[in-house]
Amino acid sequence: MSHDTPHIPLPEFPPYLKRERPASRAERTRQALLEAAFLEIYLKGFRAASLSDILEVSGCTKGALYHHFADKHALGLAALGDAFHRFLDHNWYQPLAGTDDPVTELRRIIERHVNGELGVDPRLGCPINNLSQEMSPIDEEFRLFLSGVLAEWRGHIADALERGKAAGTVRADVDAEGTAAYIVATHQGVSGMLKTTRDTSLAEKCAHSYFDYLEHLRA
Amino acid sequence: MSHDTPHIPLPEFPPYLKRERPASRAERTRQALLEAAFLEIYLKGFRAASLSDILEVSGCTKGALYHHFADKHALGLAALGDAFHRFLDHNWYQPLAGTDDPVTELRRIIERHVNGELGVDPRLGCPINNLSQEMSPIDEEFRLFLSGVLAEWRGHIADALERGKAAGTVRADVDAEGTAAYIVATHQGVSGMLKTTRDTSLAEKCAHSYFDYLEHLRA
DNA sequence: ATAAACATACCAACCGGTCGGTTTATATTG
DNA sequence: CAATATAAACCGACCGGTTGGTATGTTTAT
Repeated sequence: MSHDTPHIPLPEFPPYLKRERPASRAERTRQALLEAAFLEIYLKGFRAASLSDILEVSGCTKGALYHHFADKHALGLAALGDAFHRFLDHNWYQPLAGTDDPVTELRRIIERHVNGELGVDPRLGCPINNLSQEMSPIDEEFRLFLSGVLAEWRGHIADALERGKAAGTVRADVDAEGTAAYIVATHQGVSGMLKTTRDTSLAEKCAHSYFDYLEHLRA
Repeated sequence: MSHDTPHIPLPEFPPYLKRERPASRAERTRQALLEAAFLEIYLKGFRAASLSDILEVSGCTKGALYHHFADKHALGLAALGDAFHRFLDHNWYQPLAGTDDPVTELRRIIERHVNGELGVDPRLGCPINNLSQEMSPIDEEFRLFLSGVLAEWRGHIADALERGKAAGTVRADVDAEGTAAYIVATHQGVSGMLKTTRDTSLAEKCAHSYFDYLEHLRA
């Protein structure tokens, strides 16, 4: 296997993805399974994610896994839904909800991504995008789930843009929904390109063009 | 298997990916393997691509495969490199090379994508993006290969932008390299989002914002 | 005659999932 | 409070199936 590159280790679990330790033992193993499953799926993708590896990392056994979840699918969807919502809420929804100047806030969010402040390894890319690309064409249940996540994401950005329009910080003729979609898509695209090139100077140039576009939205 | 969605059949092999029938029998089986391998990898991704399926589709056997290629890796890289270059050359490099007004030409190219004129099923997404997302984090050889493809792609766009600057159709202060990177990234992002949402109206709205940005580059 | 081109049987490793049995927690009852 | 009943929680050996890859033999072209 001279071809295989050793999987990039995730140096640290982002703090906003941490959960408070639950009381009951059952709930504790359930959380351990979810956490290990998310990491494994993030690192290898859903199909290549190995249940045995998840069990090893979580310290659980097959019996425990199949007691809590119907199958690999159910485990994956539970783990991802949880992590995605946590991540988006902390890094996008909350910052956007607290401002009437979405352009400035979006710049800050992007900057935090580019600077690697979110605890996400750029070499691994955005987990939402990863799963989207892998699973959408081959599994309708996953596709609908991910489509919902993207819709929610766009919705929060569109809301912020509408508030910006009302507050006079965003041009009145901006189509909030379409712009939100474009913003999410571009974000995914840039982080995807960065994942392959690993060229940080390219990321900065991309961010520059990105900011150009965002500034163009200002009233 | 209630979860599994049947793979989307590729209705027709895009004409510019077709190759003239080679004379020698050995070369014919080689081409058959490359073609089947590309389709299989495009449909399922590299890791999930099954050699037995490739053999079935191509009408070859294991012996023929491992006579022509060292292993699955070599087959995949050969098949992809071939198809990618063919696709990009026909749909991007040639159109861009023939104009000094790259903004207009880029709009046309994007429009052709959105309208599905390129024989690429939007539900399957851009194969370059697919492979990028899947393989970059876990296989250095693939990553370098894909990074090279992306660099070439960006290079052709950057060249066209420079020519536009010289011809006075593009603003002189445009950073050709960074803008090219942004254009490719956004293109990948939009096609990726479309792949999951399957919302054509969303694609049109995205394209509108995309065109907004492109127009912004004009002198 | 000689080597390239192919065919096929076979292999170990791994996969997701199942199943009968054991442990642990909780509710019930004397 | 202790003993017991009952179900939830967990364990791990095992299964059929698939994977990429190999070794050996046969066909085909030169």
